[in-house]
Amino acid sequence: MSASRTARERVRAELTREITDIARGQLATEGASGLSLRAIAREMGMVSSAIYRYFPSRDDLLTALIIDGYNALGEAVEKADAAVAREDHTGRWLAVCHAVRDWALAHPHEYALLYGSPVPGYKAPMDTVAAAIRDTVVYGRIVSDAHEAGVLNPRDGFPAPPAAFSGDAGRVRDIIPGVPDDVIARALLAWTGLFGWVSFELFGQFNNVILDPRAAFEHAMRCHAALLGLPA
Amino acid sequence: MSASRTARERVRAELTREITDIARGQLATEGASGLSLRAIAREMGMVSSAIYRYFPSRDDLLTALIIDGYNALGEAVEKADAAVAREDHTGRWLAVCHAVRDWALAHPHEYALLYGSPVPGYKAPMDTVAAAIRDTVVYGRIVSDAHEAGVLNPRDGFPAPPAAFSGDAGRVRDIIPGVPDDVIARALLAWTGLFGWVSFELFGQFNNVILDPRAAFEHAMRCHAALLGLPA
DNA sequence: AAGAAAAAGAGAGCACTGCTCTTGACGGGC
DNA sequence: GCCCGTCAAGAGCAGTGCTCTCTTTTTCTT
Repeated sequence: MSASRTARERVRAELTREITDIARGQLATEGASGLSLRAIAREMGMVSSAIYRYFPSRDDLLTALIIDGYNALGEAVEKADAAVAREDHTGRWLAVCHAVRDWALAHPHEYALLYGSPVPGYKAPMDTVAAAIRDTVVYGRIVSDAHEAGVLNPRDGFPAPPAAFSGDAGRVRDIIPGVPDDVIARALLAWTGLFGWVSFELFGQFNNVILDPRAAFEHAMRCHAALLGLPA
Repeated sequence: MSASRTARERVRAELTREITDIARGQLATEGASGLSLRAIAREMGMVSSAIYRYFPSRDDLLTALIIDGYNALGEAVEKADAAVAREDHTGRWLAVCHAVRDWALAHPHEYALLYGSPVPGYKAPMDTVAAAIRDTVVYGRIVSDAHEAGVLNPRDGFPAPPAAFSGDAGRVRDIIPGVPDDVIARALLAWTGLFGWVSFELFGQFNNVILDPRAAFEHAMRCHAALLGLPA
């Protein structure tokens, strides 16, 4: 029974995959708003309504693309982190930074889908969150490792986090375990700083100003590492 | 002659304004992709083709909205800065931070238009840049003032900017005049950190994690101030 | 004041879009 | 061998940006 059933299921999986592949291609050339189910169907030699057998709506296709995107970025970050010696926390941080930036530059529209403006009317379903934090989990492990190894400079001269922050810090600690509140706060700073920089570069805020973005980025991330307390 | 000329021109200006107002309303409720010239025309009791007498294309309307947005944000930032004593550089920085965040929270779709994903196929014309840097100019003045007043902590422990950065630093110095390269670098860090944070908060990256965003933001911006070298 | 010129509105139409509904064909489980 | 679920196809709805032509209104010039 399963042999014949899988025959059907296999072609279904195949077509589903082909749809997302073509959609990703459209995303790369036209952007999220240029995603057209009819155009996908045309390219597949299918009639437009047939697509709805595989994705009930445009938003569901979008969800699939978003999850794929988070996973692709997460995997890139995981690989970059794994390629550096585990005790070289600063090197791991920098590797992660470059992995994020390189992936974003290689897939600008996908990055925009993940970290840019939310698509209006689109509500991200819960399925996305697991994929969404893959990169953050890697980052959290680096910070935790560094703290555990005792190499995190206490960085005095910075204000102590207010009492109102402790609740939020606790929730962040699920991802960056075992570190005190002030490290949580600085870790958030570096993480938002990384994506803020990449977004500025990718979304054109640096146009005609930063002409050697890689060098500026590298230095900026080294500064963030220092702020975090990582050794130079 | 000008009296009669202005009669026509006045109604034209009036209608142009009405179009952008309705468009801004659409932007707030539907987002950028929900902008519909036909819906605007309908709301004005006009025929859709008539809109094209005022804006040759959807992109031109978008440009107008973008410029308006930059100006609105710039004005909010200017006001916030002006409300603080000129020598209180840290206070001015925090006021600017909150002005950006408050404006973004009040006009999320407009913020997304300015600092989120670029609209695919849309090429920002040169007219936008003057408006786009209004907020940055205010920020640059704060940093310059603080440096000139000699209150900027040198913040050693941070890596020195590489030689490759000097060219870019020079271009940034047009906006933050009179400060050395390392201050330029840290100023960029704080600025991108501010917008990175606001974008994370607004675009949902903090969902279910940061529940008291204002407190966390305030502390984060104080840390950025410290990184920059501003006195506590 | 009269006529030429410029500007604006109206409406039809083109080529698209997402999405729904119905119809007809195919193929595996009873 | 029937029967029902799965699927493709096609027509159709309501909407989009934009272009074209035609008519009306306003402004400028003589």
